[in-house]
Amino acid sequence: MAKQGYHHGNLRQALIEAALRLIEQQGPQGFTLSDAAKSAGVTPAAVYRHFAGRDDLIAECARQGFAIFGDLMEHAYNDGKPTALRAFEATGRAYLAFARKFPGHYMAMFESGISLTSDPTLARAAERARGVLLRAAEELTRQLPPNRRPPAAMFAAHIWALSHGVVELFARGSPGTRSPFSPEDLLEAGIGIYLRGLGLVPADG
Amino acid sequence: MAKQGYHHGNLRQALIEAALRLIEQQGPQGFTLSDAAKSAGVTPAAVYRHFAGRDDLIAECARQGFAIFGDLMEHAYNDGKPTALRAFEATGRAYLAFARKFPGHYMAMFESGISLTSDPTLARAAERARGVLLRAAEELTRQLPPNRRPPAAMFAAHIWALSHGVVELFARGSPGTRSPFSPEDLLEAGIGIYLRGLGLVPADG
DNA sequence: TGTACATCAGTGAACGCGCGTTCACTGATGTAC
DNA sequence: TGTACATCAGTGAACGCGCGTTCACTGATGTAC
Repeated sequence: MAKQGYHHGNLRQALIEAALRLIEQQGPQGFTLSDAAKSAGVTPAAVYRHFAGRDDLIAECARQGFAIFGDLMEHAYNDGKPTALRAFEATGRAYLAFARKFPGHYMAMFESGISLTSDPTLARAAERARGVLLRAAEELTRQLPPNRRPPAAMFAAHIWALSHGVVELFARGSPGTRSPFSPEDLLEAGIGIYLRGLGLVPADG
Repeated sequence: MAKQGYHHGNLRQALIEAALRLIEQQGPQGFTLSDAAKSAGVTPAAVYRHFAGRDDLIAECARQGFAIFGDLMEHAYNDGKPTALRAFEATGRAYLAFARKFPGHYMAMFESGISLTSDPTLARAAERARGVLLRAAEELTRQLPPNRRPPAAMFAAHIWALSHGVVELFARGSPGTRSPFSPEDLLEAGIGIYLRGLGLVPADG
């Protein structure tokens, strides 16, 4: 943003933001380093002052995405307050809100094909985000009697998968169909039914 | 397969199969027309005898995928026999089985970014596959009293999203984590909990 | 405050590459007589 | 059965393009004296 200071001021972040905009518009594979440079008003070669190359630029987008994602999830979870249930539901909503608000980040994280294992900082950022959901699931399953308590990891995986599926199929213009329901309603209802199935929510209409 | 007959015999289908293999290995964006041609033992220019271009080749992969997908789903649904519930569960399993067995098709269908609306035959093929799941959902919700009967379209969307999420996050080597559960177990358990939440399955352990 | 120098962010030209696509062609296959 | 011809699937060379990346450079900024 700040166009002062050195030649450009903050080219590094400007490139990241340009990349995110392009990824959002054209998909992670459609975006090119040259486009990102041009969009930041700079020569392609200038990118190499700040990133090792194209892949590194995408990885940084994903890294920042996971950081924001983790923050949002943690904030929504709010240490399990006011109740474990409410906190959990808020966390689910935060997932979709993130995907909606930061589509470029989301695509860089989940659709760019970058390998989490090859970059430790990226792996750690992803791990933290996953940890929040897992903790929320653990806390919530404590309310169930042990004999009908699902593994928290499975619980969390279900919610993650449902959320991701809703994002991919119904929160984008792309491959699945338009549905008569908003992604938010769809996810909220889906999680509600699922929680009822676990016995975590009363079975009234 | 049949290398007899004309020069090649059945180059069209050979190209499709080469494309599917490449898409499976490198993703829908990573595959190139030239690779597909080479893999089929043919010059890139030969592709244009059978397809309008790269996009048309991908679209045909998706079209065949939707056809197989629809067949599999329909076969699994089996007109709702032996019971609406069993048929529905079989349909859910068929979704994952398809994604497992035909990863190239699956990626061409859901990850290639092709537009369903631009190609009527493609749209029709996709519509049919979706119709099977919707019918299964409708049939099953009839067992519920009207006042606690969710819209079948929403029901179907939930199952589709959960299935798709499981495929994308846990049935591939890629972005999410490895989970201690197999995708099959994950999906089966998830659908089970969901159905219990709807009151379609008894609440015993 | 002013001058000389060091730093280093960004330039501009160039590279090798592989892509999708075109075009005139060739030669194996199928057909008519 | 044999010959002449028509068809058309696949060839091979070429194209224009845009990509990611490199390199020697330049000139604005920061610093020492």
